[in-house]
Amino acid sequence: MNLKELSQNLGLSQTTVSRALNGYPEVSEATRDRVERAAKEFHYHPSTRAKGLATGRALAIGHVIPVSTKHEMVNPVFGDFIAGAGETYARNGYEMILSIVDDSNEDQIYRSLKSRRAVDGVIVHGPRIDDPRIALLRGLNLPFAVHGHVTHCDLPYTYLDVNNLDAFKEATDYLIQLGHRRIGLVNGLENMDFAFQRRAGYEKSLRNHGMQVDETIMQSGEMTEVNGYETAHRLLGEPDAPTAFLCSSLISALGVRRAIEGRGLVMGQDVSVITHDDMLSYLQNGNETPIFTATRSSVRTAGQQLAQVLLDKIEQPNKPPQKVILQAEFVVGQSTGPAPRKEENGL
Amino acid sequence: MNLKELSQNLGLSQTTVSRALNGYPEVSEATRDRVERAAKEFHYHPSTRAKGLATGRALAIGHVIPVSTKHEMVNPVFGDFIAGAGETYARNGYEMILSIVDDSNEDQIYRSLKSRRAVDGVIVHGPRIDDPRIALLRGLNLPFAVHGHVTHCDLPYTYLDVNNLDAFKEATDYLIQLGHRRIGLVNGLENMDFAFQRRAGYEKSLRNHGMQVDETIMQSGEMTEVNGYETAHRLLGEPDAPTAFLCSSLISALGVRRAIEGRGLVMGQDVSVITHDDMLSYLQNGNETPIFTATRSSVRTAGQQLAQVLLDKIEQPNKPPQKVILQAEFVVGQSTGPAPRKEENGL
DNA sequence: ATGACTTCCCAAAGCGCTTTGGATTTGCCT
DNA sequence: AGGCAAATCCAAAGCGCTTTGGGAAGTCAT
Repeated sequence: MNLKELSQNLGLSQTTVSRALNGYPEVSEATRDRVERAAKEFHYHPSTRAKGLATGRALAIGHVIPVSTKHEMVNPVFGDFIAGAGETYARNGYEMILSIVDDSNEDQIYRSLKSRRAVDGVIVHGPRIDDPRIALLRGLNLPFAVHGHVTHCDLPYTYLDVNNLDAFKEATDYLIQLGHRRIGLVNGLENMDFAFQRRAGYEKSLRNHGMQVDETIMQSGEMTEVNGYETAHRLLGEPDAPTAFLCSSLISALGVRRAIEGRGLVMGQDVSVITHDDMLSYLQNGNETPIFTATRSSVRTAGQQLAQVLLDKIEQPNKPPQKVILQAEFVVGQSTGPAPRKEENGL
Repeated sequence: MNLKELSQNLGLSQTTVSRALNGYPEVSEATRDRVERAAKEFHYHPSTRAKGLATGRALAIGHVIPVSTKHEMVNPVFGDFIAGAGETYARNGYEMILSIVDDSNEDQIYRSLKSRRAVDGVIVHGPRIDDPRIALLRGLNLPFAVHGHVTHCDLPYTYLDVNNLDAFKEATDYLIQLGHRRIGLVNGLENMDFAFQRRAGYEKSLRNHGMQVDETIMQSGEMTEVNGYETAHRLLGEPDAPTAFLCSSLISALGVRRAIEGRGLVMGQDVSVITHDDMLSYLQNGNETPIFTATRSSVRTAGQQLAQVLLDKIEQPNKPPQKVILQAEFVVGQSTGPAPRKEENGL
């Protein structure tokens, strides 16, 4: 069923039917009613492609997901983010187009999306500290919004980010208040902006308290369980072992916990752990009472919000870029406690 | 830059340019060369929408992701699957369109995708044992392929599935051979087809060995860490506690391990664990030597393959439905060992 | 040279929609 | 009754591409 058939069926012109369905005022309520009824009856939906051609708008947003060729990693955060964004799109009649692309030819994808007029805008995932995509997209004149932000970039652009620096500074402050002096950092890859910022927050807190930054108890890598385990296991075996860990991901925190328990220690007593928690639906941090003390911020909500910000931007291209910064919530769980006095630590 | 401009630029007709770019033989190699060079130079890409309108093909595949309203869960498997499928689409010039939809009005989405001609086909995610979508999609005459399959459905349709029954039967056999007689099952929601099949495999093995199926040591629920923990913790506290667990997900297996260790027991000695492992990129089961003994099958590879199967189906709609069944690999890790003799078990 | 093929290219129609610029009808006032 | 604005509706153009149905050169045997 297409417009032509529908209008013939109704004995009206295509113009009138189109106007009736799109809420234009030049059509009487009676006919509008009649048209809408018929459209529903025949399950009529206008062809996306024809509509797009005619209006010049794609009614679609592109998400370009870089899958690093080296690590073959899909960011676990991605599913929940997409779910959030998808809700916003559905509410606004937009479609979501996903492009999986290895990071080697990212800009090709953006260029192509633009010149094929496949999308009205894009969401940029996983920004790195010196990400070239900001400049690229501004150059292409393709509306975009970034999930996260780019430290080494002074250009104005629309983004939504968690205040990662504050979050990790606060977490470190908390551990220091508990008496911890050796705090290990199990971070993500520090060319990723979020990880860079978290490290900065961690270091800032240390310095504020007049403490040394010790590279030997800081690790930066993929945020896997195994990686969390290995890092913590190794550090806990060393002479001046950390009494606390700060993790960038609940998944690596699970590994850290395993290492702690593997050494016969008790998390929350012998060794404290704080993790960032993206509140992924399938990886909840306990139920009522959190297992891990955490800095938390829902990535799903972030998806909802950022999608909305981008749609606004597309509606009103001339407004200045919107910048949303979310403050992570700090929740105390069972994984933290006062630093053990030296002789108590069995190592 | 559009076709018209490009062709004017070259002093050729749109027809010729179009043909040159689409590899038709009616154009001399010399002009084809000239055209291709110019297209590259001007970053010309044909408009997706116009092309779609003209050809009647969308060059896009829809993925409809149900996010249950009740649980607000996004299947963790989803990211890796999409990454796999995306690779196939990219290679074949297809786009991926994602629709997030709460399961209450799923069929609306499929109808709409069809009548808007937004996609050439769809991938069905998360099939349930009596999933009505097979019948719906066949009725709509929209090509589709299912990730998983639908037990209670005799209609022919295209799908790719892991042989979940065999996998869990084999895993149970293995535990029984090790002397385990009380084997707990920590399963997914059993209205989901994969969980239903795994339970069936588990029960089949028990029955083959003349053992009783005991509902009290079987659990079906969301596959979260917390859920794994609580189930295992509870069961391990009961009189005739299981000496082994079978888990449907690495995530719940992590919870099971926590429960085991929380009771002062050693996984692989006091209590054995086997889990299914989807080989998610961010949740690897150890490195060289697996941590968990597991039935494993890469969901990413599944994505690649199923996407290809669907594209084939679209190319040749009249071929009979293709059915791909993958056999899970059984890998022995450190989480299994001989059943402890009664008096050794500290409970 | 003539005709018959090729080879290479083109004009125009059509895909399904929106939108411009009227045309027609109706209602109301004088 | 005449006139005018408001209320309805419509024909046709246009969005950027593909594809049909030729047409104009070029090639070759006769």
